[in-house]
Amino acid sequence: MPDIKHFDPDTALDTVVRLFWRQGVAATGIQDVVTATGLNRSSLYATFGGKQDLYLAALRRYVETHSAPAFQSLAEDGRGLPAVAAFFAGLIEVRCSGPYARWGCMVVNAHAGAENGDAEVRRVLDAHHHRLREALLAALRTARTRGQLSPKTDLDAAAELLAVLAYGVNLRSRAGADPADLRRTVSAALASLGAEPA
Amino acid sequence: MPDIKHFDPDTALDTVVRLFWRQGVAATGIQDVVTATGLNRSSLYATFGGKQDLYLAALRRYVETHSAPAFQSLAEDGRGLPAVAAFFAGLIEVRCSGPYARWGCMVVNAHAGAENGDAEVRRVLDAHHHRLREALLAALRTARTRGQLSPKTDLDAAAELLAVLAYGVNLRSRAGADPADLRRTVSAALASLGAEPA
DNA sequence: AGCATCCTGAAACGAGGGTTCCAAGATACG
DNA sequence: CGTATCTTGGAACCCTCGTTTCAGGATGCT
Repeated sequence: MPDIKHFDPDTALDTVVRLFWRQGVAATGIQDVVTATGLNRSSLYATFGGKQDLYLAALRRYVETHSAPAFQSLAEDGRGLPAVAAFFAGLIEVRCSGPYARWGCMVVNAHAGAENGDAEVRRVLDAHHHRLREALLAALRTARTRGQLSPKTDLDAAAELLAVLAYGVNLRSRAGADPADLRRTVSAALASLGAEPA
Repeated sequence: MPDIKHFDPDTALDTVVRLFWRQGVAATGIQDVVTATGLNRSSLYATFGGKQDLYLAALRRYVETHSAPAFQSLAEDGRGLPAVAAFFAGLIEVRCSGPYARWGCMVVNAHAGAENGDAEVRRVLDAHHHRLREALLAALRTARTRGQLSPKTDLDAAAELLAVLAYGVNLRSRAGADPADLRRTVSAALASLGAEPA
């Protein structure tokens, strides 16, 4: 029977994710991938296909390993508005400090590049947006049952608002925005949703 | 005395703006610029320098010809919240229909690419953010004096919130977001700022 | 052990990247 | 009209890009 792979594709893909996430697709050459992963071109192409396929695989893996867990925590957190606040607090922390500081969100970055012309990439973007919206909506529904929201708040519109706000936070963080500013911004948004009449 | 340029640098730069705006820097080759402008390489390099200089010049021109006028209208509009609403309405219109539909905002796009590593690009990004924030702040101040805002609203935080929201709108528009959704989102944000106690 | 099967390494490919160079053309002055 | 000065056209530069190819090595079955 055949020989077997001498490496772990998922581990290699994680390395590729970090490359594309930080530098973008266009600025990352196959040579960079080869150097970073330690694989050679043959194994790369045999396992993942060409560059575009590799990017798509990396983007999907990013969503599953980075976005999805945060969305799930948000949706399953039973606290309502505090859950949303915690979600954004964690987001800002990851974006502004630690190993991924100033990398932004790979999905958000994909919106701006030429890679969004690809139909499959576009689908990943839309799916990501939908999942984020749903997680926020779940938290807002909890908030409503707990009486944390102004009665006039439209839940769907508020969820979309917070989702779009998250995109903006991700984007600005990549340009070096002050995390304190971002926190203040999110606080203002949450306060306006929960604002009870004086 | 010398020969004189056989073309108008500003006109050419406008063409370059459209290229970089739509496709991004990385996906646009010098050959594309040559073809689109009708100039040849010699004139290009003699007038603008290399590709990075050209991109920087295009980015600055984008800010002056596309962003700044909108910011100024917003800041000088005396209506308060309706001025902010009109700003976002115009933004969504330009982003989702007409000749620039689905191009997003060139400055927002620059946040996500590798081009933001350049210090001069970063400065343009920060300046753009500052000007947007100031224009929104001016409109919000007017809104306050007109009694259109909830008394608890922090003007600075609200301006930053709306600025970040605008980034998100620009970003999502590039991925094909439904303009009706975007309008609803903006309405929710403005409503939450102006929400008077029931 | 032999063999079919797959994986690995490294070189090579053609295409296109950004940039430079120089001869030829166009201009405005003396 | 001649000349100095700049612009223009187009070819050429070298380098890196993504991709392919193929000989050699490793594996697991009979």
